[in-house]
Amino acid sequence: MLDAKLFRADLQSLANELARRDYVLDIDVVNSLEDRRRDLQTKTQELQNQRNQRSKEIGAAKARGDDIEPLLAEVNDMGDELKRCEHDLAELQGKLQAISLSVPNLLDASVPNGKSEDNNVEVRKWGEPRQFDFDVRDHVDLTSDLSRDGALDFDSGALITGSRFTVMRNEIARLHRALAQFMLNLHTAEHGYTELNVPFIVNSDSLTGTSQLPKFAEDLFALEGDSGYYLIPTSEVPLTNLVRDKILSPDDLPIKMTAHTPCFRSEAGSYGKDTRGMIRQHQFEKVEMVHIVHPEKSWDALEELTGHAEAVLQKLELPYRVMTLCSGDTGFAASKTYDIEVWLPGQDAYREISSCSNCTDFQARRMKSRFRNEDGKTELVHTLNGSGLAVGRTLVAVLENNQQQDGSISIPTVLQPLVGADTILKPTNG
RNA sequence: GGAGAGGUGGCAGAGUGGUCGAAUGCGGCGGUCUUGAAAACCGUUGACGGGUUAAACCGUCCGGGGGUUCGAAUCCCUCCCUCUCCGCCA
Repeated sequence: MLDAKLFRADLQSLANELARRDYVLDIDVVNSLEDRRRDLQTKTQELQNQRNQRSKEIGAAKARGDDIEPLLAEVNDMGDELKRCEHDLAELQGKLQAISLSVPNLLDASVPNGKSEDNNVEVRKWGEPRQFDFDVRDHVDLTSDLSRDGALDFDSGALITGSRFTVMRNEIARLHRALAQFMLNLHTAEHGYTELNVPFIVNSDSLTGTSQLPKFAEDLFALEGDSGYYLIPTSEVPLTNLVRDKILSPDDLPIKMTAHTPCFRSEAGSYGKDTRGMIRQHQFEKVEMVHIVHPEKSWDALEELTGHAEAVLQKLELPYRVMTLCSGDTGFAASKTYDIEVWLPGQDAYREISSCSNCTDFQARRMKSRFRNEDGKTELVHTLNGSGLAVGRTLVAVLENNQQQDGSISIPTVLQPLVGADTILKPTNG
């Protein structure tokens, strides 16, 4: 949510700014609603003031023991108009609120203009894609042989649930678990994060706070019944909302949290996309990093956060590149986003494995997350989030990058203690 | 699932229809004292919106929503949450 003052001042430049995202702000509608709101609010407050005055007079008269009947008669018919004004005002404010909840965050000046991911800009590259002297297989071909020791079992996922669900067995399941462990250990031991274990089900206030609602409800899995609960699409939601409706002390900042959770996404509108393998699933696991910071520190924090995600890939010896998302590809709440794309030999391409965003005060304003600043005034914090990393996609990357000619997978050194082996998926016979 | 008790400012905790946005304590901030600090004492200290150069000033907010009333923290309805006891249970 943007500062309401922006909707009252220079609407045209706000509209121009939002146009970078192809978001069309209807200036006339906002203007007319704002005008009516201002008039009605003034009038309502005047009437409220009158009512308060009269009520106090009656109270005082009664305390003195005077006859209050004449005063009561005088004040009798005031209520209707006030009620009407209050009702109309609430309705107007509801409309303005709905608009402001649907407006995306302002982009940082450093974000390049562009329509789609094709216009994202490479910031840096790390590692060299490995040259293979045999035919490269993708993670599906590498793991779908059920006769072998470990497997990615897509058929069973479809059997027990449906499409875009996967069952992992044996060594693959263990490698997956090892990856999540490794990431958590790294972030807590070396990057200064507090580890949290949070609910995987959240209420709509939390989803509104981080801005998945009201606009992106169709991306979520909602629970049946009248609880109003949803499965989390990312642990960004529970982690960030820990500071909802809070006034923090400056000493509390920065807050750096990490958690390993499943993520549930309906993937509405992605029917033909990434249907092969476990790149795009309805359920996947992710180690998330969230920063709650002083507003002046958030841009430094974005670099730091991105570096923490990169550190995971470097220790796993996986080649990647860092991209600045262009204006058209940057998410709703973000002012600026770095995507980290890992090299996938099976796709002969870099694919997103982490997304690190500075949401500035956008989520904080929705959540009313503030701190008491140097002057003793309340001020909105800035929030950041990033994947550190998507575990399933990291699994894919390890499998594809570390494959051997015989179909086995060599395990990165840092994972070997957790996996308990230096090679998995060894052929059982010749 | 059943019974009961509660939800009030950063925290604790009074307040049961009329200057109550709310006593008091803690914490925070400023000061006195002190070489400095602590203690003690004095003062100050809610959030949000409108308004102003700044103030004054006005409005809203006592878990959420609705109602009664000239007037609601206080009464009524409803939902949510917390605690205690019982039952069930990983």
